[in-house]
Amino acid sequence: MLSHKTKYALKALLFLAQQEPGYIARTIEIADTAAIPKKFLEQILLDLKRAHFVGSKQGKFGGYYLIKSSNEITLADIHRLFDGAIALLPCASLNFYEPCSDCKSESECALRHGLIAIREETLKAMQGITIASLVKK
Amino acid sequence: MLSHKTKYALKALLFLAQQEPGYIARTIEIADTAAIPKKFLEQILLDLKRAHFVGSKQGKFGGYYLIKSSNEITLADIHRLFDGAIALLPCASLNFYEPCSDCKSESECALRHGLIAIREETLKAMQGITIASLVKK
DNA sequence: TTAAACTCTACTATTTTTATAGAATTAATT
DNA sequence: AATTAATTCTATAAAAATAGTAGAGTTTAA
Repeated sequence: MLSHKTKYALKALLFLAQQEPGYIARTIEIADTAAIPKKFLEQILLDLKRAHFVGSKQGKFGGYYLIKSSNEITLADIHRLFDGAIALLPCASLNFYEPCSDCKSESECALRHGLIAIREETLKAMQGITIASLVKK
Repeated sequence: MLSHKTKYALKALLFLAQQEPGYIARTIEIADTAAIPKKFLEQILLDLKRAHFVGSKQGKFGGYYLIKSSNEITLADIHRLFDGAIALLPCASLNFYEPCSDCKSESECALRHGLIAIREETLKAMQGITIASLVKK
């Protein structure tokens, strides 16, 4: 399941993608429209900024705007940023790989191969969902 | 990501699937082999029993054994039992459906349709992974 | 009767998630 | 220069979920 953080991030990006090009949206505006606690959203937007999905303008009349094309931002990207690995176990992950601590002797984790197959399918599906594709619906 | 509980359940089922037909495995035996805390495993086996994946024999020389064929126990089944929904949000779930509290007015959750597509793909993949298929590796 | 196992409920500790608070900084306007 | 309105940053707190433990009770075989 997605955390609230990831869900909020997607909703915020969705909001930004629906604005006129050049429009700068204030946090409070996004928060109200998308029903996200404002202070929580501040952190999320900051994270999205540090990950170069959005840009910001400080000071009066400041706010946030997309800096990546909405069809280049995938569900997989946002999931990884806030919820981490797509894979079901660290030993099956591409970006968050860690060996299993409890699966040493049994000729590699018995689950690993199956979980890698799942990750491949899920990742493919999640890379197919973009902010742009969600706006179209 | 899978919880430890789900991972342990899969490892326990894997162990049971690898025993001779009719063999009754003690909890401590499974715990030691699969590196699972014994008291934690007790709860898990009890849950697996209540969900009719395994059977048990009480008393001395008692233990657990599979009552479902290992190719009829899928990753999706075990995930749902311990970690709940396969879908990324409750509003996109088949078995754990709940409407989004924060997506009332905006003509249904903007995320929903995309997340249903993900769930369909992931579920298909997870139903393809069975305890039997994991044993074969 | 004893030993060895599962059964059951309650509890605790830890970690993660979900926020909230408030001061600092930046920039536009008056 | 002062004011206003916004982002930025760090710390903290509250709540929920996860992971694990304890111990008494029940069942069965020998």
